[in-house]
Amino acid sequence: MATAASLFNSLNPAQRKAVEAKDGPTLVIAGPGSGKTRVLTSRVAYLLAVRKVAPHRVMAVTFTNKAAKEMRERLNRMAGLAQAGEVAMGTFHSICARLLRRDAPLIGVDHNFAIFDADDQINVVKAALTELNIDDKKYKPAAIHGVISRAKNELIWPDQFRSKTYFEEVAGRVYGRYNQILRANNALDFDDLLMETVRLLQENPAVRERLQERYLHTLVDEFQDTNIAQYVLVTLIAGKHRNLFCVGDPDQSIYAWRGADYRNVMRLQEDFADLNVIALDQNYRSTQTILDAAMSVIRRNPKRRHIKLFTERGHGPKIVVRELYTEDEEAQYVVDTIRELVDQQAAEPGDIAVMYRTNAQSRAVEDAFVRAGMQYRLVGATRFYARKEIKDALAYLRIVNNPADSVSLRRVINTPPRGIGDKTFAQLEETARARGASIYDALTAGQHAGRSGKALADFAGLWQKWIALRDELSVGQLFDKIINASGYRDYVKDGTEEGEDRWANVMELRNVAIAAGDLPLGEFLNEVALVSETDNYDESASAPTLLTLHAAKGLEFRVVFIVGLEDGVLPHSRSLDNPEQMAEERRLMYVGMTRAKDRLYLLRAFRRSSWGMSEAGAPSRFLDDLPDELIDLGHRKRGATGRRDAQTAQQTWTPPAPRKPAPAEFAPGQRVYHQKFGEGMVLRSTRQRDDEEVEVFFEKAGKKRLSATVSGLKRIE
DNA sequence: CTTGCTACTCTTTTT
DNA sequence: GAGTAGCAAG
Repeated sequence: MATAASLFNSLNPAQRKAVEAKDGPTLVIAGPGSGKTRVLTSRVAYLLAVRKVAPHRVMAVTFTNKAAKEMRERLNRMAGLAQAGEVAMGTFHSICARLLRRDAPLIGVDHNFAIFDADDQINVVKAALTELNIDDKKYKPAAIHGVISRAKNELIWPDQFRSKTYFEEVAGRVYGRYNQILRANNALDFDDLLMETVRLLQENPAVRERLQERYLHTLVDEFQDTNIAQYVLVTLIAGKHRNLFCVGDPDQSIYAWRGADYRNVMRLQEDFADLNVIALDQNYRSTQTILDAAMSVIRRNPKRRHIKLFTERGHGPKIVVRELYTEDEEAQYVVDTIRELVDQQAAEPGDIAVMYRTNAQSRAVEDAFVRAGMQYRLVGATRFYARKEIKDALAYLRIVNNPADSVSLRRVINTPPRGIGDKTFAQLEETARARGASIYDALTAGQHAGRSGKALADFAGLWQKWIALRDELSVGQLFDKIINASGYRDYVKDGTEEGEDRWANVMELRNVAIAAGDLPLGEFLNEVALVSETDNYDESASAPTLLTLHAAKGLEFRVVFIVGLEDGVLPHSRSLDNPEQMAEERRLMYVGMTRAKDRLYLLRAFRRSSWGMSEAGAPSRFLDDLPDELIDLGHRKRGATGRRDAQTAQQTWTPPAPRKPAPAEFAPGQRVYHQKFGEGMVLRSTRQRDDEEVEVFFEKAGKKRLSATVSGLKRIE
């Protein structure tokens, strides 16, 4: 068992300085692999063990539940810190949910409020659009929701919302209605958890003061990823004692798209003039080669403080940069290389990760693993709690916990089919509205006529019975009851193989429900709503991990493959014309590279198929930033790797079996028509195996590189 | 009301 | 290429 003392002894001087910082606001700027999490944990241990701060007076906010859990486990393992369990630890969202539960009526919801996830939120936007007679073709629910979410992250209420564009003006109207629908459902969305907590504290001095008094120390991990709402929240909580201890790295800020504002780091310096800033630049993870390469990429971002990361780990192998022909060959290269590394005992399968920009890229990699008969672990992608059967099962529990939740009701009232269709449901809603009653009251109190009458009455009976049992049964018992009585079990187990898979998922959820023990239903649902996918990541399993670059944050692996190093993939195409977003892509690349301890592979495919079409992409601009001496290009010469442009790369590519070349169909200057991009002019064309690679400038879509056969490009004579 | 078919959009990244 | 929304027939 570790002791607090031995923990402190293993720290370097800079880390120690941070851990033992005197009271007051402190910001630790910590580069990748510098023991950031360790510093945060040690700080908590230090406060409890040395400074004798009572554990319940410490709040530690982490980015994922997993990080919180890890910290708690570490503290619990330490001698003399048995009461570490009392430290308030969790994500912003989970901490807010806890605070709100207590004072829910003050913000206009019941104690058993529901938390609406991304799916539910989109459904609410759709409902609002329908009510306001707005065309959801023209105003995409997801885009509207994006505007609303951004506003909420910046603490802008519907009546304060100011629009700059017509689109925003529409979104602003939807925002108001959206919030009304949420409250009618006795529900909050993710963003509300933060925003309403801030409002609760700002408008209720008694609540605020109680909280401010209680938390003597507030610690925040991954500070660069906080948004405005979160920033205001922590400064409120730490407002009295001012012992705010933040740890972060602006270079690893990769969540601007969901409202994170790394300028919070600057804001902190303005708001706390006595801020104590400590920098940690020694790296304990990667080889110097990897660090130098990562720095060469991040260095090109403007407006950043220049730090030099160093390690005592030595240089290690060069970074392997390879170009493969397609994404399938790229994936095959990954699998082959992993096999070699494992054979040579250079790494265990569990030490290896494959990272990509978008979840869609995982498929090619997965296929290669399956073909090779190799085990792998996939993080994210088909998120467990996003599965239909899981959402259905949870929706049953949700309507029992919160009868006002009509979004969940709509999900399950006709699943399995009971003869209650859209029309009947709409009538039910209308009845409720006409009587000014809740949909639950309308369903259970009313006499139902017509064909669907019996079906409605039957469902009402079931629902009432479940609610009556809510406080008597444990979540697990209730779960079993509902799944059987509702007919959902037989609906899922439809005799097919997929049906069995779905049932297995439902049973997995059942295990979670049973593990909840006597936890009240409402709290169980909150917890489930706030778990993230990486929280369930099992580090002990021995197989390579497949994950997005975003999901990789905070993790480390001996060997890292980053695939899809092409302009348009990494950096992503939606970032190419925006310098701010491009800077974020660069940070994402930096995060990915610095996950590697020993070996780093940067791969790209010459052509890649995305939504049916195979297109050649230019090499990622990030590859150009790597110094020659740090990279291993294999047997090919530099310049022939496709780092410069696709054409030189194409010349060095030797097809496995040369086939007779098809005659060139397109010459520069040729007018062409494409089904999606419209009319354009050929800029250049190169033959490619038995296909033709054509670069075309389209009037509407700009410059594109296409395959003549796959794209169905037509000549206009 | 349900089922099954066709047509169409879509890809960042997630608490 | 895949998932879904929308429509037509039973």
